Amino acid sequence: MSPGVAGGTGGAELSASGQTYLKTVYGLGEWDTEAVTTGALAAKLGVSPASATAMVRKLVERGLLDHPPYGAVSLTSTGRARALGVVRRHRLLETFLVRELGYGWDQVHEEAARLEHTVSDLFVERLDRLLGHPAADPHGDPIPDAAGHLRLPAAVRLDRAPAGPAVVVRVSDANAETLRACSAAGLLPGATLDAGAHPLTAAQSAAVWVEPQETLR
Amino acid sequence: MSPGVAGGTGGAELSASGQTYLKTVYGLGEWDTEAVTTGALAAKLGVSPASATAMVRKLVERGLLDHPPYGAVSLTSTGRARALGVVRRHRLLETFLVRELGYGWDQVHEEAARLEHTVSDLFVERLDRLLGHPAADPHGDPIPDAAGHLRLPAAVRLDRAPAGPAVVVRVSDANAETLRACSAAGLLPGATLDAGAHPLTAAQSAAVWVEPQETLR
DNA sequence: CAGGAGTTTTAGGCATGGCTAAATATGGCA
DNA sequence: TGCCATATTTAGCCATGCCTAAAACTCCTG
Ligand SMILES: [Mn+2]
Ligand SMILES: [Mn+2]
Ligand SMILES: [Mn+2]
Ligand SMILES: [Mn+2]
Repeated sequence: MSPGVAGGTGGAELSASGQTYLKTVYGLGEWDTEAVTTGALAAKLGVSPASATAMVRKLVERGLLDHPPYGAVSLTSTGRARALGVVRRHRLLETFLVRELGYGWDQVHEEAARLEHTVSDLFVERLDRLLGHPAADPHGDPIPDAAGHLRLPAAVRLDRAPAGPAVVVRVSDANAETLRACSAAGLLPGATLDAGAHPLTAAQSAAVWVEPQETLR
Repeated sequence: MSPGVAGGTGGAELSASGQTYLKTVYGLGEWDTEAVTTGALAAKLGVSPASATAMVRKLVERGLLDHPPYGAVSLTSTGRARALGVVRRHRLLETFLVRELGYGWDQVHEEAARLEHTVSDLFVERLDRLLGHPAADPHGDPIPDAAGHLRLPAAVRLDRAPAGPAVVVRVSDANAETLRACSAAGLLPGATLDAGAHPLTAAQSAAVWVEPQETLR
């Protein structure tokens, strides 16, 4: 019996685990800029450092990652394309779950993380059409188009933002508790923060990305 | 990293393969009544007889199947409940793919067979609501309710049906080619066959189940 | 009612993707 | 500049779910 993984676009079959590693390498560098090490991957994925090293080696052999020994992991251009395909699936699925199935934005991440490896290309393109080609997911993360293009808003983390008015651009969906705190505080993408005041903890405010607004003069 | 399988209702986790075996044991006995042997399972699933024997043994140990040595495989009551849960997921997913995503009825089976192991209980119940609690999938197969109840229409295979008018009740979705031949011939569930005439091959007509109509006198 | 064809189970492997424990490399600090 | 804490890789295992080949069983046929 074949494993329950849909092929995705281009290249040879890639396991669900392989897809998750690529997506995670991309995700760790999307908003923040810190070196992606095998240790960081292991921590994010909840596997041992040894397991991350082993999988990274396989993905290097397949030409999807670069990895100087003891150095930082990075995507090759084909690896980046594959990663963006997984990201596209993930974010379209999250959008579907919220808009069509009535999920809360704090309920979608895990479901999408499973489905992203299972739906076919046809499914994804039909979903995209049904949803009207959305530009961002419920958390404000941009959805790559079918060709893998996306533009990332210039934004700063709320805990490092200058005082003054700002617009919420994105909230990380990594922690459901944080998402609930944000919606309770009205901090949804598009919301305006008047003076930078909010009731979030320091850790929670590190999950919120805002675009500071020039003050009118 | 955990395997991409959603738990489903009740009992300990069951792998996607395990779920497929249970579903297949159920399916082989749903419309036809032939003994389900490890060999029949192997043939249906495209695995070796040895593999089927091994998996059946595991499912017997978990209390989901009965299997006298060299005898027929059958579902225990808890095995049947688990199987019906998988069948419910499969058929609701097929209905969704046709009704909401515009798939053809010959395109849905494989996609649903992957997704049925990945969607959560919440997803399934939301889908059921979205679709208005459908009673049958696009092929006429009944959809068990959340409690695992379903009623099977009394029907006979078209190649064994008496001459005379009949209503198409169900077409097996096992073969996409057959489904295309049936829709080309207008043999969709609910269609009326006037005198039993149709352009199907013998093998194809064995996939169609009809309810003979009493003639008016 | 014995033989044998066909079916089923057992035995022994393999690939994948995890794990722990041990070895090795790095890089900051004394 | 050398040492050591920390990070990373290597080595050796394990579980799952497949495989092929061989052994064992069933049951039809002559
Ligand atoms: Mn997400
Ligand atoms: Mn998201
Ligand atoms: Mn089907
Ligand atoms: Mn069906």
